[in-house]
Amino acid sequence: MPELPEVETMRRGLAGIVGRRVAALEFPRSRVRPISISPPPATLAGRVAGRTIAGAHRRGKRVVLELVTAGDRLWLVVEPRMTGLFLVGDPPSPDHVRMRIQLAGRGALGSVLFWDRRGLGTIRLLDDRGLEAACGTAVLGPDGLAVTGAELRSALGRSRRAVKVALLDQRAVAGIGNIYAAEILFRAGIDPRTACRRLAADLWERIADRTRAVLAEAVRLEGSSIGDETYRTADNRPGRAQLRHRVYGRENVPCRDCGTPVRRIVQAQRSTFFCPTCQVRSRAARRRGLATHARMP
DNA sequence: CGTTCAACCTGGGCGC
DNA sequence: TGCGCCCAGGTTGAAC
Repeated sequence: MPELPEVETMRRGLAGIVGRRVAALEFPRSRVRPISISPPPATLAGRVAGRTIAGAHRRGKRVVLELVTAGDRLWLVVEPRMTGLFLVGDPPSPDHVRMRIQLAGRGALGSVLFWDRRGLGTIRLLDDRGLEAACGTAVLGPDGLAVTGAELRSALGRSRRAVKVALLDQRAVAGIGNIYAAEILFRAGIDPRTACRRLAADLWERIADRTRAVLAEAVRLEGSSIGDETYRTADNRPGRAQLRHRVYGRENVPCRDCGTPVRRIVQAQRSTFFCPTCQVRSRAARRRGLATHARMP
């Protein structure tokens, strides 16, 4: 589920807890298998209780809570992976509540939950060095909301990988996932199977531009809620970015721009959706496609 | 360097 | 109803 726009929406949904003190961290047990928590729950809870939440940050697709106490700072790094999310109210199912942050004192919020149905998410408590190792520039590239064409070209321009697969590489650019990779390439008019090294140099600027635009729009619309609508905002509303999807999840549906049925293929064991007419590889056809999209972005 | 596959999990949807 | 299969927003490590 959560790609950059969904995680950014989670982060914003946690703005209200910044400045509050943690009374207790709880890791409820249930019938489902526990998620990965490091250090072990009891130890983690002991280290965090009493600290103040000094910030709610995002690094790529991770939520990072800054936890301070006199002379000391720790980072709670939460990776929602496929179905994790933060909630300020009741969870869809109590069995999948993975962590409860009990807040001290009086305020609008008494607690915040991390909920994760599939349980692929992870929670880590790290010091400054650990944060650098887990979220530093060796692991995560420039943020998708700010990435430039030069950065993309430098990271991927010589790669033989298909451009769609490469855009999912978090070291190249942080935050793009399967939904938005498809949407970005549709808006750029580029065939997802194109090898990076075959892309004309100036197309990286175009991809970067569409990356920033698609992700920013999705943040504005509070992320994509699709399928079983697992994803919700922290106050339990669905996102609206799915209403703008041009290709993702639309196999055989006529392309909104040209009417050609959207195709689904598999790349690196993941579905890729694209319009075989609007997104093209050949130089001449690409010119045509770009001209089309230049008129209707 | 790059690709492929399996694994980590739960649950919804579909065909029979 | 039930069973079996396929699918899902992510990431990692092993094998080739």
